[in-house]
Amino acid sequence: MSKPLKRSFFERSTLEVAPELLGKRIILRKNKKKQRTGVIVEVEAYTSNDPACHAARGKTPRNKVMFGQGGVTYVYFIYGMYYCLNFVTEKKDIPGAVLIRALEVNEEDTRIASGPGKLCNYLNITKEHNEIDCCNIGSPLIVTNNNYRDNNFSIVQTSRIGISKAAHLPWRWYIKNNPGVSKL
DNA sequence: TGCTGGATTATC
DNA sequence: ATAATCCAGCAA
Repeated sequence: MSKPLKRSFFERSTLEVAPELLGKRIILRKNKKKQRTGVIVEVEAYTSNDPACHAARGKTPRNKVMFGQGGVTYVYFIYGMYYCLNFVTEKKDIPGAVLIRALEVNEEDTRIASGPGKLCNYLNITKEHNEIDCCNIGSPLIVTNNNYRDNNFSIVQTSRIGISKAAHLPWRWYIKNNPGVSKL
């Protein structure tokens, strides 16, 4: 049984946490026996005072989880057909989150989780998975350390995808040359 | 109550 | 380049 990352990992600056999530493993438990996993290979950071962040204009029913403690999921529905998975960062009352954009998975189709909507489909993540505390042992959704490529990989930092506000900020990170990354 | 745009994706 | 598809947030 793998140990979940501690709350102290998540309750730091969003811009520190985001690249450190690369190479970590997401484990989604369906029941006692079945689970699905993938290694995070692409992330984006969304912070307070960031015009592209859902929390930029204050607390609302949808984004309130971002104002809570770190290590909790923020899952939202977008474009009428996709879900996106985030992990809340920063301490309580400071909004922030990291969008998980792509996973490397052990499947024949290496690009089956190569995008924020695609990885939620792959893991069967829906609105039911919003506001899950990932720091508890026994949580249905956790993030763990692993020895992904002995943690020797190059990280590319660039601008975020699919946003119209603050599009110039270089708050997207991905693992160089990884086939699961959503876009170059 | 009505309107607009969206942290996407597959397909044309 | 665009359709698919629905809902959060805001205006009135």
